[in-house]
Amino acid sequence: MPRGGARLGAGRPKGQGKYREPTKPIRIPESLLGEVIELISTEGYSLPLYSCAVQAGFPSPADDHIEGKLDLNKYLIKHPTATFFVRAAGDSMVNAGIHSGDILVVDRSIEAKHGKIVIAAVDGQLTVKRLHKSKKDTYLMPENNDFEPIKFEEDNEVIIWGVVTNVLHQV
Amino acid sequence: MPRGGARLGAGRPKGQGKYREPTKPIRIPESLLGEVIELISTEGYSLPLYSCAVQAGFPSPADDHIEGKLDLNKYLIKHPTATFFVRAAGDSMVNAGIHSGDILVVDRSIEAKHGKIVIAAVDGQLTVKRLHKSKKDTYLMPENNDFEPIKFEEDNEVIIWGVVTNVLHQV
DNA sequence: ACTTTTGAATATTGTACGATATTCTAATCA
DNA sequence: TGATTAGAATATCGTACAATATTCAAAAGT
Repeated sequence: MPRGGARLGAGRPKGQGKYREPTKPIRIPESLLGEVIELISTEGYSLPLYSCAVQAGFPSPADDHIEGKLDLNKYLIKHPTATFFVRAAGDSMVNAGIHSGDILVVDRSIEAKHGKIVIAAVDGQLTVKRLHKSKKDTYLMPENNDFEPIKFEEDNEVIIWGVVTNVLHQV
Repeated sequence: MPRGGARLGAGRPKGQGKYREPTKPIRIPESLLGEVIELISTEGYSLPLYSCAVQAGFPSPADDHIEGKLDLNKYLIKHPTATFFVRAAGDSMVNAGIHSGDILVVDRSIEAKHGKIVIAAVDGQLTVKRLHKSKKDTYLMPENNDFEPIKFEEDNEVIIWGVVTNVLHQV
């Protein structure tokens, strides 16, 4: 014996699925499957960015300071194929805000101009220094008085790997 | 007139596709489509991490310092749903390595214990300070002699938003 | 009149499948 | 004999579709 019948408004409502929104099937390389699944299960890594700036009116702690959403990878990595990280060691650059153990974001595609902080391999040893170019010479300058500048010479092999764009410091 | 015929080794070889590896179709929420497409087109954000540590033997600049692969989001964000960012303003924490304009990674799920650097809303104004708890009182301590500690009082409304885990500094 | 039952209606989801792309070799041609 | 070509073989890719999940309200029951 039939129950129900034709009627309006029946059926499963929209937005009741796992993600509360429509989905589209796309193909993912197997090596990235894990990363992608993690990304969608955390609903993306775009997290809110707040500002310390003074607000007019009567601020509520929840909403008034919001500056937008931020994805760390996009913010820190402008050239994914030319970027790598270096873990800093030593205190030669503390005055530039680089402490031992910090992770440095390094971009190979940025030109190593005078004044930039660079990662260089000096005789096979990695080091972080500020590049100082004068008309005559080029130096790798530490930013800590306890350390000595390194001069580019013929006999020491200096290779500049890239320019430091950001420092990630653990508090 | 037929040409070709049964034979071994015919057909398109494996690994000739867009991603040089097998793929699987999975469903992606539409709001994350862009992020996912960007992720797979850049082959992921896991970039190499090198170390400054001294190597034995004769190091080659390319390989010897490698420490592994690093995904910034995974490295910096332990609790995606409890994490947000704050752009620091002012110099009250320079001695803790926090400069004006730095992005702070803040985790709400970490307990704000004595000694931790926290984000607090003091009378509706966001501020970064080190939490100092004694038996009697609780203070928000700046890490710069030019600033004064803030005492937790009845009359000023202090809400601790979360604990700072990392500082992202632009050089 | 209220509760319960049942099938209709529709969104969602994983994956099977057709269409396409690519490469290889035997047959044909010069 | 070497170059060319047509078809065979197989991987790849987007998406259509079957199966599932979920909700709604008319009909039946109490």
